[in-house]
Amino acid sequence: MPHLSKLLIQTLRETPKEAEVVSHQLLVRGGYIRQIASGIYNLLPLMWRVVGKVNNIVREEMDAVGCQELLMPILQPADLWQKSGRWDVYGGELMRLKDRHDRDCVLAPTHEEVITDIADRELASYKSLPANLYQIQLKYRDERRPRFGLLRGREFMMKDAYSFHSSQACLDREYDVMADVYTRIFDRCGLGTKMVRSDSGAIGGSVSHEFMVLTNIAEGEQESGENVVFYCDDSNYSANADRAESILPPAKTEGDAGESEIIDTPNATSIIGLEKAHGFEPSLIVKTLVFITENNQPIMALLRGDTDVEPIKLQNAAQQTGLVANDIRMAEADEIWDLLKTKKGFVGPIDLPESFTVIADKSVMELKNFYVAINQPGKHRIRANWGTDIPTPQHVADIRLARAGDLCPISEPGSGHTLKQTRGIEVGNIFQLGDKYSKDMDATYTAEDGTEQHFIMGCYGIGTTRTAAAAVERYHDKWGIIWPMAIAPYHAVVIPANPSDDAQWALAKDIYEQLQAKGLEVVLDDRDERAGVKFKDADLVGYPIRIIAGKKAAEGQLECKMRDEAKATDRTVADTLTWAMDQFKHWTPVV
RNA sequence: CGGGAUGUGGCGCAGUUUGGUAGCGCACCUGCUUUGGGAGCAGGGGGCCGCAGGUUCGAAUCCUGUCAUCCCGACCA
Repeated sequence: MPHLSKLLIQTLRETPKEAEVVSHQLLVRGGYIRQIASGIYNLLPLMWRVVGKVNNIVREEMDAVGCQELLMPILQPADLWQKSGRWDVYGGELMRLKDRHDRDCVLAPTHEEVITDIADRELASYKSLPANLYQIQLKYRDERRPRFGLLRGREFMMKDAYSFHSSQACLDREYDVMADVYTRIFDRCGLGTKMVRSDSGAIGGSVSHEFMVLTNIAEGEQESGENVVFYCDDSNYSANADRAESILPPAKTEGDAGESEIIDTPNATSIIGLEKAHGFEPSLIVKTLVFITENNQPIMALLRGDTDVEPIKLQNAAQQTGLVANDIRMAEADEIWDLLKTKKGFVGPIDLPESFTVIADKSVMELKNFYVAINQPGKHRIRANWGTDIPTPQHVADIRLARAGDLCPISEPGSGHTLKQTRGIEVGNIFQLGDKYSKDMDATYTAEDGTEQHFIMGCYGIGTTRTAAAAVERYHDKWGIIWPMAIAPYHAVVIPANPSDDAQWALAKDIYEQLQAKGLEVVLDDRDERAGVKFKDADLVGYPIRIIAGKKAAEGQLECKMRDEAKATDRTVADTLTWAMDQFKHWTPVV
């Protein structure tokens, strides 16, 4: 029945002003989605077809390796979350509500609590292990700032899988299986992904990887990949910026190593300022930043002047020292004054109140005869050294943001392999959770020796709505979307160019019905519109195959073109049939 | 949560400075003409101007409050 005149596809000529990124703009313009509130969208029939295709690919691949699909409730009682402890630690992103009896509930952002509860009840024996259970359904996160359309909504669709094991070795095997499955899933969706090491964040656990769709940014478009990825082509190293390590070139040393002294540096409150006004070499400056934890504990971070702090790394390092630091922020100028009686720009790691935790990046510890501020406005110490002029920091960690051009951390020293930087959209991730949740919630099975053991767990997520949006982000041109065949809402569109031409009509209907009989998902643009309107809509909506019954219709010739091709080719009906089916079966992404 | 901006038919906007009861383009409906890259003409339907107070003879316009949306930052399985 797919006659376009009957389908709910309302394209817009102009972009609603709130749509900022390409995928959001094109999905709204193409009649795929409509916003109903901040971060909440209607998925119109076209979009639901696309998401359904992503979901089906996910389902097929998961089932193929023995995972079992189930469905858990979105609405959950708070007590499960209190039991795991996440009721208190999850923070504002957890969508909380009360029912009519005033009982606390949550709309689930993820399902570790419920699945662990299921495992505890249903997986009683080691004989049931390993098991991998998954579902595909909506998730809720009360993002502080939803944006980028479907890329970061408050409601989104996700495939979440959880595996249960009796040993770490068994989890390791499953983890590798899932990594393969994920690569296959995204390949089938037409999306090349990069698997990168990542920080495991609030979900806990140790080992984790993210799957990134790398985005190429066209001229004048907003950057949409939210994650920065560092990678090395030679060693195959790749990691999210919140995790990436690198080897810095050594600091530039300066000739005369005279006595350390304090000099006047008025108005020089930045690294650049110090370099310009006083000739300080940035890599020899100790950059000092003050952060505050949620419990108002001050942290002082020390970095080389030519590098930047990576907040996630700093947060992890702070937790290592025993601080409660789930939510750190930079200190305001007045807080710095209260703590150190100095101005921003002259903060230094000396004469600190007891409350301070000092964490130095590894690279700063190697500095000799460095420049450093000393909590005296308008002054810096030069040719300073640890231990003699400045107290040696309490804690040393990697808290530095890697830079493109830094040396690869796993390549042979001296190989000269450097890191490159790109942006990516995180469409999936895999975690080794270990026994974090099974211990917190006391979920156990009976082992071979009759003892009660906590499950070893893994979890594996794919944002399926985000994956669909990432595909648009990755494959589009100025006219519209260029869907990968596997997730296109329809494979082909047939357009009679002139609706009042009987020969065109007849030919269009003929090829439309034959393609449909072959199993292709086709729409017939039977609308009483001019040719230009139908062409524009076809480009915008992004059907991979376009077939036009036009001027040569009377001779039985159709114009055939793939969405990403510039020119059409004339074919007979029979040739069009084989051509279209061939394109359908052997489609490969343009990359 | 801090900073900035914007709310006027489905979408994009004008009107607000200087108060007089709402307009344009697209979309939608009808008719005619047109028919290869978002057609033309004619006619038509649709808006408590985000909401609530206030000032005023009179408020889209001025004042106060409030809500919503977006951007930057912070933050983020």
